[in-house]
Amino acid sequence: MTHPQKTSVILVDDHAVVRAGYKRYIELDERLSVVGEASTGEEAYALLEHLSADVVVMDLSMPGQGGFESLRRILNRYPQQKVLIFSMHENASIANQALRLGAVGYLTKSMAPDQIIAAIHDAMRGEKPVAPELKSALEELNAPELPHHDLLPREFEVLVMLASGDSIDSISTRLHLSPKTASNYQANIRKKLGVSSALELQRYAKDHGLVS
Amino acid sequence: MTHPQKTSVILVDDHAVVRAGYKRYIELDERLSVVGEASTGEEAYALLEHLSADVVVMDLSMPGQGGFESLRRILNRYPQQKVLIFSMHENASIANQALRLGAVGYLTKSMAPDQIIAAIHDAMRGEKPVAPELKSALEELNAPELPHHDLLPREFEVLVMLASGDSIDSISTRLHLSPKTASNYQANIRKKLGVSSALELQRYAKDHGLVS
DNA sequence: AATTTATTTGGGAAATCTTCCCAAGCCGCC
DNA sequence: GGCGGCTTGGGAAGATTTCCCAAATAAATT
Repeated sequence: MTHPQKTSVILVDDHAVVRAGYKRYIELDERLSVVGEASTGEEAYALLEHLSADVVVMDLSMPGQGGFESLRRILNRYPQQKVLIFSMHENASIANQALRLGAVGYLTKSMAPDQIIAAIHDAMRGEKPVAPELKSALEELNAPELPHHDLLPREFEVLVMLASGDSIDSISTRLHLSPKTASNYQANIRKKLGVSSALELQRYAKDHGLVS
Repeated sequence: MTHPQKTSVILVDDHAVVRAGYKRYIELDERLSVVGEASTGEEAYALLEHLSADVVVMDLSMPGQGGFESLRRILNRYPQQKVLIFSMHENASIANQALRLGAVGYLTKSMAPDQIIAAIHDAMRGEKPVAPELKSALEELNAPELPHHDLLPREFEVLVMLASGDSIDSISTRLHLSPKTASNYQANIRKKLGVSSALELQRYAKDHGLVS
């Protein structure tokens, strides 16, 4: 223990082969040490009860109801935990959701290995590392002048349901509205967003991270 | 060269970290040797001009217009090349497309490492290894009694356009049909497939690999 | 407290789209 | 020639969407 304190890392990824590759890279850095591995979000959650680590590096796309849910649960239980998402999706809206949920950073698998190492150190320093390819898209995504920012609250709610594939009827039922009203919302939403079909509306919602 | 001939492998994956992991696993097997690596489909294609290998193990999701196009081009130029797809998508319709294009097998990144090694040997033996999780879904996908198999040719054509987000009007224009006819096709398609909205129809098409 | 202002809710009426039924034209096949 | 399947679209009924508008409610401001 004459070394300065190492940064401890837990790796979460459902592909054993992939984990092995990461681990090797990470441990090439003397200041880092992988203290645990998990292959699902649930496993990672359980692991954290017995083992603490400075940083959890986690893939998002995993079996068993996904990385988002796991991220949510982990941060709910351990609000201080630094979680770095390390996903293959170079998709700003996915990154946006993860960061809103409280991830300290969002990296992509196409980043160079040494950038990833650097990002772990950045996170320890209190920064919020984000994959450079996504930076500008992320800013754009949070820009206040996007069309859907002037939807009324209720319109927004209906939008999300529409984009998830719900029909006007099921929406009106679930929201205790007349089909007429739901339909009116749809028309207003479409006009505000400038789309003209259900598919375009879904695309809009997906592109802007409103639905997965 | 007193050894029996080794099986040579080229690895194609856009993530350097991931490639490193695979390479290590593969070379744990004495009978295998990784003779080349590429990070994009284009690179792999170029590499094959200078270097031949028994098996190309390739990820599908790569930058620069994707794995499918690369697979197509490689097989067009080298029809005998054994290409094993090694994708993270446990999606039968993607696997189906790849196999139709001529890949000798479809593996997923969630398979155990030794299954992957085994699959490479299987491929050398002339078999067509497929990820076990996908086997049944693949059979289902090619079953002749799927709803969309009794669409008329024209209906099928319209289905694909609808599922890609085209409107009735743009379809009728592009196909030189009356909007009435296009609309009639839509009604027939929906009835035959048992869906009732544009989004359900798109989902059907995606699930069955009719559109990406 | 009184008055705006924004939001939620839905009706009426017209326009548009969808559905269902049906028929004519076309092509290939026995 | 006749039969069967495919393509094409009309007619009419029904459903949905759009557009306009208004009442009820909640929130914000003075």
